[in-house]
Amino acid sequence: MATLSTVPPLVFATSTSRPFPPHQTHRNKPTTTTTNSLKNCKTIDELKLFHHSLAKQGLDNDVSAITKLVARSCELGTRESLTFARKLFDFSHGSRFMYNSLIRGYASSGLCEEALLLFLRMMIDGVSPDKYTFPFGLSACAKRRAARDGVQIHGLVVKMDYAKDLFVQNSLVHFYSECGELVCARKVFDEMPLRNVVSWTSMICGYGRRGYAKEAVDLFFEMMSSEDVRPNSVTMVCVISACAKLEDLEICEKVYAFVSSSGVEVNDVMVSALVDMYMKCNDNDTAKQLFQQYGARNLDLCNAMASNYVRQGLTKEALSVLSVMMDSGVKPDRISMLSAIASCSVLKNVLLGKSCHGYVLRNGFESWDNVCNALIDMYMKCQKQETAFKIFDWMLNKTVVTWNTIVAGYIENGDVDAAWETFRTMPEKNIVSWNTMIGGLVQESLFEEAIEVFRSMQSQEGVDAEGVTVMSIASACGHLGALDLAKWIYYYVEKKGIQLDVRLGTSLVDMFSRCGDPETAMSIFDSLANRDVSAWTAAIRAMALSGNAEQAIELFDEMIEQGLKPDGVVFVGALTACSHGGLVQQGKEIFESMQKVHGVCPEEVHYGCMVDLLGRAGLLEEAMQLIKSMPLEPNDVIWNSLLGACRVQGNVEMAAYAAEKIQVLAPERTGSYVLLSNVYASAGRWNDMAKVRLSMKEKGLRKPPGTSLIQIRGKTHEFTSGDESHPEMPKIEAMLDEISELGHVPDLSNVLMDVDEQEKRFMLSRHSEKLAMAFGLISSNKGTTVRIVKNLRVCSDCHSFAKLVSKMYNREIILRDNNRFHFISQGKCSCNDLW
DNA sequence: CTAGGGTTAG
Repeated sequence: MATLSTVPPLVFATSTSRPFPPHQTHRNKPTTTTTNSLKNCKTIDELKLFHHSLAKQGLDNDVSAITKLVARSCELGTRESLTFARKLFDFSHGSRFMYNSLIRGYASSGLCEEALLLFLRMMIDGVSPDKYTFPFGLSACAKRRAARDGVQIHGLVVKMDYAKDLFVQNSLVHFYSECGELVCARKVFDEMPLRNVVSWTSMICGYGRRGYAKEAVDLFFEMMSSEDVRPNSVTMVCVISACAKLEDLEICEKVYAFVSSSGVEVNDVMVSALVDMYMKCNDNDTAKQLFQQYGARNLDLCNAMASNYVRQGLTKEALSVLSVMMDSGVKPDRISMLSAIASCSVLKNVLLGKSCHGYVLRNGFESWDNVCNALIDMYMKCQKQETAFKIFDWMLNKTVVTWNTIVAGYIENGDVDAAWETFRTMPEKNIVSWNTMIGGLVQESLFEEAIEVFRSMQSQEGVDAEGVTVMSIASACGHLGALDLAKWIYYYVEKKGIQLDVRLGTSLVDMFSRCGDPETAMSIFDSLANRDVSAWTAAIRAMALSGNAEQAIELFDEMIEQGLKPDGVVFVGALTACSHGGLVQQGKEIFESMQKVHGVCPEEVHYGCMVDLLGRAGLLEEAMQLIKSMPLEPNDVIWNSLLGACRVQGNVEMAAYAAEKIQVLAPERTGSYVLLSNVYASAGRWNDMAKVRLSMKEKGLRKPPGTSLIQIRGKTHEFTSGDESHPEMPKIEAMLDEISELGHVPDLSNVLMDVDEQEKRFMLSRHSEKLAMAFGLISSNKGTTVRIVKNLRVCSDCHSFAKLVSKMYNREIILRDNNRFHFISQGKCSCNDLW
């Protein structure tokens, strides 16, 4: 190693204890010594000492020396060095070069307002900007997205005749792209007579960063084919990051093949971008290969891997990447900590989370608001709200993300009221705030409220929804079965030009099928490109729910033909279709094929479907055999299927057996008691029925009240069994009386109360679906369809009541219960009276 | 002088 005495100028880079070797105080060679020494100044203290020595030499008024010192201070780019440079600048006669140095320093260290103010002062001072000033100024505007300032500078560029300068043009392209004005950027780009690699890179990057990944990649290939310009590593990084956003492995591989063959130098930044690209395409193997090849000691590369692992939900892998990195002696930075804290949040590992918090504090990362937000998120998700709020209160610059984190945290813990209160009072909202709140309400089954919030988002705040927003709202709408709203949502998506990708499309298919409009559901499904298994499942479910079992099975076969690998969920759809349609043979075949052909292990729910299928077809013994032969322990869902089948088939003994099993496995499940008492009632075994009722009472179980929903002119009306509070009640009662005079014979076995016959008749006539039906008849136009959604299974009396109504009033009635749809018209129901 | 990856909330 060189000693201090042999290489004097190095003294500033390595030590501040002996700032100046004695021979440099000689006045005869000031310029060379200053230039050489300045280049080696790497801290503000060294610069100040340097200035001190200039003063000693009487050189502190030397314009050339001070200019160079200012330039070097600006290059360092720290707040302190910039302040120091500014002081020197203010004391001296600012040359154009000095202005440029400072504007550049401000811009590159993020003090963009300062940069622009100085730009302005420069002109006021009568120093005209030159071809160097414009790129610096535009760069500041780009960073701050200061569109207005940038446009003014553009005007100045034209006026002062700098518009032909290549560097200025490149800066304009960059500025316009960063501000999202891609049309303007492209205009400048297109009008350039000569373009260099930076011009192309700026344009490509502009497209990529503003969400036009496809255009970015296309432009790259255009550059390759049409121009005499070769890409460099910066160009490649831009293209690679655009590919990452495309999530299209084929294009990624094409680009990677290019990288390997082009001879472009592969640097650290590029490897990070490549790893990120492969992981965004979920090709972790290739990413790991690159990781091995280029070294795990690269902090940025590890950060890219960790953050992607977190995104994929592989939190353990994320933590392991970081710990391997630490083992090799690389210290995690604040970006590493974001992944580490997020992992703790997902894993609900508050212990590790706390130690991350400690590391954050020891390294001063707590001044970064995104680190604090991650910590708040972690503590909220780990149910340490007090700690979360301590950080929240301590934070000086809370952003909208901070507030959103709190709202999401409350929702995660099921505290909708607190979430709402925070949401209502937070100082600023963005689309994520709305999505969080709406999604939370849907998650808590507060569908009406979710739709209400969605409405006020548009009407009062004028905020446009995103695909994610619509997916939540579609789910709420599907639960409510509100077809008019569903149609409006679909219209909204088209009108606002919201991209109808597979995920959104699937949720719309589901929505329409749950609203009893299978035709629209299928037309949306047909229009979808790149259908995945979930999309097919939604379509199959739509057909199954509406009683089109054959079509559902056709869809299932078509999906297999197209080479998609079925999962457990799609088998539920297919088997449900068979069950509802009475397709016993197909159902058996599909069930058999699950394991043998497709390698999908049947779960409880699939056995439940089979029990249901066999039971409905009257094959109760076979269903029982299947249960006994199960490799899994039969759960309450399976016994409930059997119980349901027993009710339909009137098998009292087996029903009692199944109900007994359920009461052991899931004592809180009220439905089984109700079903069993139904079975007894139908068989006329009133004593047994009374026993069931009594045991329910003893256990403090109550049948949840039947509730039916109906939408009339956009408003949801809710009817609860026996509830007479609806304002139109007199008219509804008159309607009910009118119908009963048409010859409806009540089936009193549906009343599970121990009351006299007259009382039973009355209670039966006040079932929620009857109230809703009567209300539907009186408040909608003749001939229109009446759509009702019920929370429980429809009772047999209401079912025959609906059939009568459909015939006598010439109305289609679409009744959705908690199990399936009943499309009722002209006295017939799509369920063939089996449900 | 101009262009670049990994960054918290749903």
